[in-house]
Amino acid sequence: MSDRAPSSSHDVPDKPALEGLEQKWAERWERDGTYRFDRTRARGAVYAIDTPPPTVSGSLHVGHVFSYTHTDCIARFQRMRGREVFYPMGWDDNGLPTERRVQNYYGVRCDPHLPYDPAFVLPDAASPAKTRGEKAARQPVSVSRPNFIELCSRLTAEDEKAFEQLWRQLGLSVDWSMTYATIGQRAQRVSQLSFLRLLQRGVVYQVEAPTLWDVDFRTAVAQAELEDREVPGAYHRVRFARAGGQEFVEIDTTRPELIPACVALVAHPDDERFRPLFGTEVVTPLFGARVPIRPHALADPEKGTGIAMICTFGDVTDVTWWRELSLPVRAVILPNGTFRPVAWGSPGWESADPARAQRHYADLEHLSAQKARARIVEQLRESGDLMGEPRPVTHAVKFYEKGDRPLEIVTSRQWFLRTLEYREALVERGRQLRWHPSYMQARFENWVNGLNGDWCISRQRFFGVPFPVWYPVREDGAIDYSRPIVPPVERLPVDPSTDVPDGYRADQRDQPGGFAGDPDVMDTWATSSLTPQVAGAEGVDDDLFRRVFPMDLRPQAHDIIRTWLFYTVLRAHVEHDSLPWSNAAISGWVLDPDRKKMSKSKGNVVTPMALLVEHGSDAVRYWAASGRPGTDTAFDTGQMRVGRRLAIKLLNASKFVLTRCEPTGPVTAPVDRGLLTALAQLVSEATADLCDYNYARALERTEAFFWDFCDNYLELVKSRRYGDHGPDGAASANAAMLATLHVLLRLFAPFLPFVTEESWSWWRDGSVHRAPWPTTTEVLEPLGGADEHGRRALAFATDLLGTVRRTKSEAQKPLRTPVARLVVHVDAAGRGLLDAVQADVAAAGFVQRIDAVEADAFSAEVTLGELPPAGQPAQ
RNA sequence: AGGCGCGUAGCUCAGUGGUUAGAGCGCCUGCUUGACACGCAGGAGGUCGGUGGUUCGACUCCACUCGCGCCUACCA
Repeated sequence: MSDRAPSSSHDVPDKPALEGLEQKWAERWERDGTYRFDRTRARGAVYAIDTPPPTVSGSLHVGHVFSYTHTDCIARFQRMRGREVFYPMGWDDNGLPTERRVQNYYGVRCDPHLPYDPAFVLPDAASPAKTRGEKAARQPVSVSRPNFIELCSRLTAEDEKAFEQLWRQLGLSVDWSMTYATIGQRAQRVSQLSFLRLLQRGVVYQVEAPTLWDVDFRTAVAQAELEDREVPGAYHRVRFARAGGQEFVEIDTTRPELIPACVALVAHPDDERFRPLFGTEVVTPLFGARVPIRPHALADPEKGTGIAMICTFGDVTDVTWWRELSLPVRAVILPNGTFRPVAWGSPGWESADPARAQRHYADLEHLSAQKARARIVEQLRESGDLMGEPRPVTHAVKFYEKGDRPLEIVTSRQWFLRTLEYREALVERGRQLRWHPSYMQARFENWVNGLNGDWCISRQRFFGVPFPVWYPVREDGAIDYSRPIVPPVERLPVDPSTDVPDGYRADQRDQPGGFAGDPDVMDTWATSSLTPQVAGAEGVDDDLFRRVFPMDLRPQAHDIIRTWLFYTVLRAHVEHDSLPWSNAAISGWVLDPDRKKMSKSKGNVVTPMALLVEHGSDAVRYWAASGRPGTDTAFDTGQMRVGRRLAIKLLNASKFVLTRCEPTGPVTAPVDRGLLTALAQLVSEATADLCDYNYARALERTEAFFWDFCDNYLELVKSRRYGDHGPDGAASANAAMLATLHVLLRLFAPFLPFVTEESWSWWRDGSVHRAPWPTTTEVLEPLGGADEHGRRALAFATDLLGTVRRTKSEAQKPLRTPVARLVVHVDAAGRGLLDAVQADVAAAGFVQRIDAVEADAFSAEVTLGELPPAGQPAQ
């Protein structure tokens, strides 16, 4: 690109305006490939960003605009600094949110047992249900898993278009030829490849064990997806008869419905009250099962009666007790959350009175936990085993974050990825990572140290990456999970529910002697934790991958440090023995004016597109970029208005600088040299801020400089630059103004990409976004170095002009009011400064005469009015 | 209960071991100055959450404390 020298014939519009700039430049950037990634560049020259793939089944909200703007500011800065920026966009279309949206949108339900129907058409000519009534009235249509997945893909493709349009309007400098989807073929291949590698190394394993389970979604969930919710409950004091029959042990429980699942009582080993009972047995009320009383350090003497009932399984502590005390299993809750049928008296369900146990249990069968609880309380009351009345409490209960009912613990076969054994190594990885802001590292460490199990990566869902595994079916029809059949890597990705393993025929599916596909899909995070590998196309385009991995930046919000960030670090650690990126920039949330997190559920979301249209993209970006890293920021249209004014001001100031900017020449005037000296410092500080990911501070500094430049410097030199004081003074002023504009447009470019590009286009070739980032050398070289005298001169002139303006303002006179006389009290040094600036001050302040008076302290007196005719004293 | 963060002008937020603590918005008062009324100039407004301590000097460092937010833990 040729750096066209500024000339007096610029294409400056008469009335510069913001309207239409977004479309104009978005199209132009696309046409010119301004943000195209040059994949011939070596790793060292590349700056790679692990862009968060937004969930396409949700809608974009202001929070997205906020945080993606931050990343874009960094991307644009790095690009201008000469790094080749790898800035792809991903779409997160994997997982439950998409499933739910597809179910509702098309009125279908996935039935994995149905065969694929290649000729499938939607019942209502593919029209989504229009109204709520229509939706409710229509029975969901059952479709096969492949058909269901096709519908998911169809809907997400539409969503992605809308997202891309918004991002372009916002001005994200993404290379739109490099997008990926978390359910796309590449993501599936990368995920399955990684899975098979880890399976071979034993880092992933399969086990049948008690697992956190959501009874509505009927799937396992991981620790990271839990959240506690305060819900009302009640303590029920229940008595267990000791073996003799006359003495009782009382326990407190909030889940009396699990008494049939009780396998032991437990108390603290040092608790004197219960020590004599350890090793003895009690009988469960209603069901007459004999259970031991055992000691365990986790039992809290302060809670309840100090002795607790262990059930299989009421909570995660039950699992610990059950495991560590080697207790038997008496599971009562089915995957759908209801009580399963049980034959009392059969092995494992022994009872002192099987008929009575059966009678009581029959009432509970097929009930949900909540209903069973009410029923059993009645039974306990009748039997006299309920001591007093239930005492209501509010307590924290674990929920799946997307779920509506408390989690249960259900025994099932699941895939796990080893996590616990890497805990210390992961803490160390967290310390190697550069966090912005730095304190976010504590959250990571906090989470890693609190891990209490391996990562359950299998989900009993449909729309996700399937496990690339089949199992032999034995001659007796049982599935042999111990000998999984895996495909060769060339076949990946595979869907074992439709694909057939090598050496088998399709008709052997689920047949004795045949094979069965693994029915589960991976946790969405199991794919999302590979975004660097997916975006970099590991195993698909390894040349690209080597140029971008490990990446430079992971931008994301703080609420998913424990999931996305943590899992990504884990995967890179186990597979690449490295960090996935060197920096993590953590953005805050957007809060509504009531300081609550903005979210769809609260109904306080503003549509981003409407915002961009109303205020202009640069204005919205200005607001976003003002939010400091990691800090929650209030949604504030006032800030957007400020941003809009800034953008307009930039256009107008550019117009002023570029109109009649001849002649130019050496920068000789002290005020002009002072401006450039201050500008050099701004460049230095803003650059350091941006290098440190402190975009907000860089913007703040640049903005403050710019307003000062407009309000003081430009006013001071206006007259001179038009030639009122001769050609040399004009040349100096014009050269300084042009140099400053040239720098300011580039300093603002990462934040306000549209107006800066517009102004740049009036007098420069190429895109400002590919122009080199300004340097202090570039600014100071024509001066022969920093000019501190000039700097003081500019400050002094600004000060004097301020005094003159204040006097007029206080006198409520127009600023054009002439000043008959300005008396300036200065010391010797001040005298030198005054000489340097007085012509500019006089012109800008309409001062007719300036007199210097020698004094120790500076002061100035302003006399308004016309200078009296010659010959008369001024006073 | 532990961890992290925050508490500065009516609002949104900067700030730093050192002279009278800053910006923008809002408010008030003026002003159509040869880029801009989507503008310009000016003004009022704060004992920097509280208490102690270190220091010649604290909004800044330390301790304690209060309030708010988030993360983690808390189901007997």
